[in-house]
Order: sequence, then structure tokens, then C-alpha cells
Amino acid sequence: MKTVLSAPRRAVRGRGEGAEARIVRSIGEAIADRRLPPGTKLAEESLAEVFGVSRERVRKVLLLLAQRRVVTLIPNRGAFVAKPTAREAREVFEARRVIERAVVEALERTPRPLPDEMSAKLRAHLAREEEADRAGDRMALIRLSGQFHQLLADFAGNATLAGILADLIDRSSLAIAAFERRSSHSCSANEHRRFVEALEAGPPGAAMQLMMEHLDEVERQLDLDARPDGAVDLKSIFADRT
Amino acid sequence: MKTVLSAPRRAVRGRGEGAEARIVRSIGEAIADRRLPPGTKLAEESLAEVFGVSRERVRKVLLLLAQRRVVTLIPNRGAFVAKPTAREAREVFEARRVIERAVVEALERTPRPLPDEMSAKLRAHLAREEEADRAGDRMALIRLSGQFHQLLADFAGNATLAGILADLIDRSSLAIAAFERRSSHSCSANEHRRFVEALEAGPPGAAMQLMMEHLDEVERQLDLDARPDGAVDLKSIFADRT
DNA sequence: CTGGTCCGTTTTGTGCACAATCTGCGGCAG
DNA sequence: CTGCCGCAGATTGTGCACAAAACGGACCAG
Repeated sequence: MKTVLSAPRRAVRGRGEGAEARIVRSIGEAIADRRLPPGTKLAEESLAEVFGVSRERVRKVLLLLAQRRVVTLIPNRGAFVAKPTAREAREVFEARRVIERAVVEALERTPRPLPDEMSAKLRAHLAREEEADRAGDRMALIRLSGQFHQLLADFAGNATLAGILADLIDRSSLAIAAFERRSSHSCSANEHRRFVEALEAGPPGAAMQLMMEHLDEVERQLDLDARPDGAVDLKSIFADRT
Repeated sequence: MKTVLSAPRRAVRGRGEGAEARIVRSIGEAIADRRLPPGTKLAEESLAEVFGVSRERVRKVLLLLAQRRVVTLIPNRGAFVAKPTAREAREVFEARRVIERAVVEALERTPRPLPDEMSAKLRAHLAREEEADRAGDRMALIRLSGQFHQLLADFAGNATLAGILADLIDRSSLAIAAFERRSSHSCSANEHRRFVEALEAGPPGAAMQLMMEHLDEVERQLDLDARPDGAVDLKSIFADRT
């Protein structure tokens, strides 16, 4: 008699091998999309209910997200969507410039014309961005904008760097959510298209130039001198009083 | 009557707020020092006993280390000291070049002469490296070598980048442990001293040049064409057989 | 009205017990 | 002798129960 074949047990709500990865992605996307603004409390019980898993699984997920600095864990208080400081925001953008410079350098080293697959994926992505732009779907535009940079990093061929950049992109979203000016309307789609065109047919260095300006532009649209909502730093306000 | 002041409860073995951080550091250092070579099994029960904490705390620590790619978690098999592939090793060194280039650029932008504190700390560190070198204390030399790069990153003033580099340095240690040539003797102390001298008094760009050569040299001392111990890639060996 | 204390409720933290899975060894059929 | 099956022991995974801590409102004194 054979041992009972272990029946595949996937259908159960929220279980299985990749359940944690799924929840991490789900929460991560919600944060990147700004559906969960910085400072939002992430109660374990609620999340467990929403995703149909046990509380300890949620706890594990929150620990992972905290490691990526996307959520902040305060002992005995719980988990909150991270609210970066102005300093941290600047550092994140600086780090992005450092890494994306290397990404673009790698891309500029690939022989022209670009491989068909790369070119096709880039153009398909641009199309989706412009589609979202026309439709006025701001949320989709934000997500796609991040994915564009991620796509470039993937093509650069260094998975380690790409992984680091992925975190930084998520944290950029957080910084933008925390410091965005009321009036700002980043037309990333446009700048992305110009970058791809420069990469495919521009003179050497043109793509790099555009990318650096693009990143500067995104950062410049933030109001990094203002304090993030409700987090007035009393210490700095009274620092020079006697 | 006031509420009872919460008595400090630190003395208990392994407990308290920072217990996990302590264990993470402890295991991290052991790995960086190569006392725990790649592939070593990290059994939960044993670690719990060693550090005098419960198994679930160890479990949490292992999850954190896994996130940093310093240990590998295999479902239902346990935790092992990570054994990087040759490709991953190359990627890590590439990523280090990218980040440390930015670090050195920042350092070269600081006005000369260097601030006293920076200069003093660098020289103190060099002294310790040379001391370890003379004493033939290879383990200390390895640890100090990593700390040197960490020190530079801290001075560069971007804590985010410094944190990313910290992970990469740990992973470099793993790569070195996995791929080091028998005969290699990296005289990092020497190269570090020359770098500091160039940074303090050399012409612009000299320090950068030395740092890039130094990183290349470290990577070149690895045998990245050999397979890591015992992990023969059967697929590639039989790839061209019919 | 202000400030403070107390206490019930809610939320987070931790240990424990049990379930699931893997590993190694011994026995047995061919 | 070889290969396979199955069992025993050890190790990891997960849910649960309880402990600890924080929040919020009520109450009260000044």
C-alpha cells in the first residue's frame, strides 16, 4: 500500500508557500500607490482578518516590511506606515542617483540597436504610462513610474543592484507621499519617453543627462523644507532660544 | 502616590529590548570573521541554547539575517550561512564599486584639510590595522578591513547609503570566504593607508583611483571561476552532452 | 477648567504544545 | 549485493493561550 499522496492544499484561503510573499507585495503596493499614507496604523488583527491568515503570519510580514524601512515597528505600539524625515528623503534620492547612474551607464554600454526584447518592453511600458496619463489615472501612473525605473535596473543585468533599487523606489514613494507639494504634477511619462529615445538613438551621455535631470526634477517637486504632517519638530524650533 | 517606576530589568540573561540586535550582531560578526563558513547549518535549538533565549527569538533573528542575504532559509530544512554563487559575488562587488565611488566622491568634496575628528579616526583605524597585521591576527585584520570601508561611508554623511553598504560588506565577506584562493594574501592595510594619504594630501582623483584599484584587487584575489565547495553545478557540466 | 489618577478595553509580545516534514537507518524482497 | 520501503528520531512550522503594555474615558481634586 502506498503512502497517501499528499493532496495539493492550495485552495485554502491565504495559505500555502507564497502566502507571505503575496501579503508583502499586497501591502507594499498599497503603500507605493499611497492608498496607505505614511503614519497609517497597521493593526495586526485587522490585517490578519483582511488577508485571511493568522496573526503571527501578519507579524512576520510586518517584520519583513520593517526591515525594508517601509513600515516602522514601535515596541508595544504596533506597526505604522513609515513616515520618512526630510533628511531620509534626501538620502534616498541621493542613493537613487548613485545607483541609477550605474544602471544607465550599463545600459549605455549595451551595443546599439538595443535588443529587440528590451526595446519592445520599454515601448510597451511607455504606452501603458501614456495610456494612464490620458485616462487621468493618477494612481496607475505612480505605480508605472516606479516600475519604469525598476525595468531599467532589471535590464542592467545586476540583480543585486536591482534589488537594492527596488527598496529605494518604494521608499521614494513614501517620501513623495509625505512631502509632495499640493500643486505638483510630475509628467514622468514624458520624461521617460525622452529618456528611452535618447537611450535608443541619442548621442552617448544624453540618456544619462536626462535621467539625472529627471531624478532631480522628481526630488525638486517635493517640499523638503516643510515638516511632514503633524510631526512638528519642537526641538529644532526652540533650538536657538535660551 | 506615584506609579511605581518601572525598574530596569536588564540583568536577565539575553532578555531586554536589544537582545535581538545583540544576537544579530553576534552572528553577523561570526560570519564576517569566517568563524561560521558558508553552508554551515544554523540549528534553531542550538542557537537558542547558546544565546540563552527562546527558540522563537532565534527564529526572528534568522529571518532578519535572511532578509540581509547573510543566511539562507530553506523551508522545512532550516537556516544556513549563505553560500553566494559566483554571479552573486560579482554583483556584490560591482554594487560596492558603485556605492563606494559615490562615497569617495563625497569625501573628495570635503574641504582640505580634513576635519580633525575624521583625520584622527582614520589614522587610529590604520594603526589598528597595522597592529593586527604585525601580530599576524588574520581574523582581526579581516574585520578591521570591512570596518574601514564602513568608516568611510559613515563620514560621507548619507546614512542610507552607509546602511546599504554595510550589508554589501557583510556579503563580500561571505563571497571571500567562499571563493578565496589558497595563496591569496591581501595586504589591505597597506592599500588603506595609501588611500588615506591620497585623500588627505593627494591630487584630486587620486583617492578615487586608489579605491577603485583596491576593490578590483580584492575581487581579483577571488577564484570566481571555481565552484564553491561541494556545490558542483551538474547542469552546466552536462549541458553539452547529448 | 485644568491636570492627574485609576481602571476597563484593546492591542501587542511571548512561551508552549502539537502538527508537519525531513533525515538516517534497518530490514526485506529480488 | 542492490534498491526500495517504512519506521523512529530529530528539526522546523504554526496556532493558541496567556502575559504585558498602551490607549482612552471616567472620575475627582484643586
